[in-house]
Amino acid sequence: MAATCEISSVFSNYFSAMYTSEDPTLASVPPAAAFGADDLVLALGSPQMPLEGPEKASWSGEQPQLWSKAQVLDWISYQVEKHKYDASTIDLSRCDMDGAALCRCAPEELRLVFGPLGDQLYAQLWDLTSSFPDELSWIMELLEKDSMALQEPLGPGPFDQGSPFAQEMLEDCRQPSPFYPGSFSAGAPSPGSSDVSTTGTGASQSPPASDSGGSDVDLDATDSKPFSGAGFEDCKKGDPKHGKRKRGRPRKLSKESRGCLEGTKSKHAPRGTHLWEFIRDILIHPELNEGLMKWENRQEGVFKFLRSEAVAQLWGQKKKNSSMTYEKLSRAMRYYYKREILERVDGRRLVYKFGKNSSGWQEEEVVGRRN
DNA sequence: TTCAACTTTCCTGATT
DNA sequence: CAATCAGGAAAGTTGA
Repeated sequence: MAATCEISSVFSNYFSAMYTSEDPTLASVPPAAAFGADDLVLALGSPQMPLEGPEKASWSGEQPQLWSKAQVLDWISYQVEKHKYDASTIDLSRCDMDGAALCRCAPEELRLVFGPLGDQLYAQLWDLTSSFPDELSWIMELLEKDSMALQEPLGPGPFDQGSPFAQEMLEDCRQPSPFYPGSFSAGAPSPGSSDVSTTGTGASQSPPASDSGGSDVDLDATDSKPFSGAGFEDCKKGDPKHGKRKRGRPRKLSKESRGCLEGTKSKHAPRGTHLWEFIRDILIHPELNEGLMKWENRQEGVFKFLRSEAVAQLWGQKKKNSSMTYEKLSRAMRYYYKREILERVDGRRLVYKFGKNSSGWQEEEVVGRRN
């Protein structure tokens, strides 16, 4: 049963990480344990720069959740070095944690331990975890093993706490569901690619099993705008309100400046995740988005943003774009009107409706795909 | 390298 | 007044 509880807590932590900011108490503070501060000092003394040189850092190429304490240290020291942060201000005793514990930390916790660097760490960590296509798969693997070994229903765990979706979620997990790791939104036929023909060919999108699916699985702590830290803000944009600027989208920051936003990850985030699919996936997985959006009329495909900025942040995370806002997201949404992927819902704020060129959101489709 | 599709960014103005 | 909506314009990203 211990394993069961552990897995339940893994889930719990995963979800608390998703919505951390909402309730910071959900995530546990990493153990302040008897840890040799010297270790960190040592590590800090010789930070590994994974992106440079032939030698890779111990942590690079491995999922953060699986990092050992040493790898966590390596990573922290790398970040400290990278951001020229004064390590002496860090509470070293609280750095004694493995990757799993690190991943469970809420932004505020990281801020508590690492000060302003906490936001950077959180962002980087998110980047790293989301760069692995199957970030839930490790949980699923555990689940699979667990259920095989125990052959008994999961007992009441943290996951049980008032989440009406827990059971459904677990059931889903046991099936080769298209919604879960590896093939998330790919489960849907991606009309954006084949059905949508109003503009152009509509070809070449959403290859099955591509990153596209990541959508919901990528959900993470956002509600409270996890990347709103001042330092991060500085990093992501300059000073936009300095007089008039030329119309249109300005050039992006140089690779160097972007370095502060990105950790190790492949450059080519495969195309495939379209905004509307992302939205749809959130909607059809209430267990993953509780409180972000809701159906106003499921039959008609009418939905509403409850926490517009949070959704925008999620989308931004998905696209590795921390400066995404609801305003920008909504602009993209409005472009869908022309293509009839979405339909206007006049007079209602934050309300949209799926159009005839969208699919995969109808209940029958969803149910069909789950079976 | 080029192109098309799609998204992002910024802007102005209107509406809620 | 702030948030949101609308939509033009132009540039960035990505896969083919």
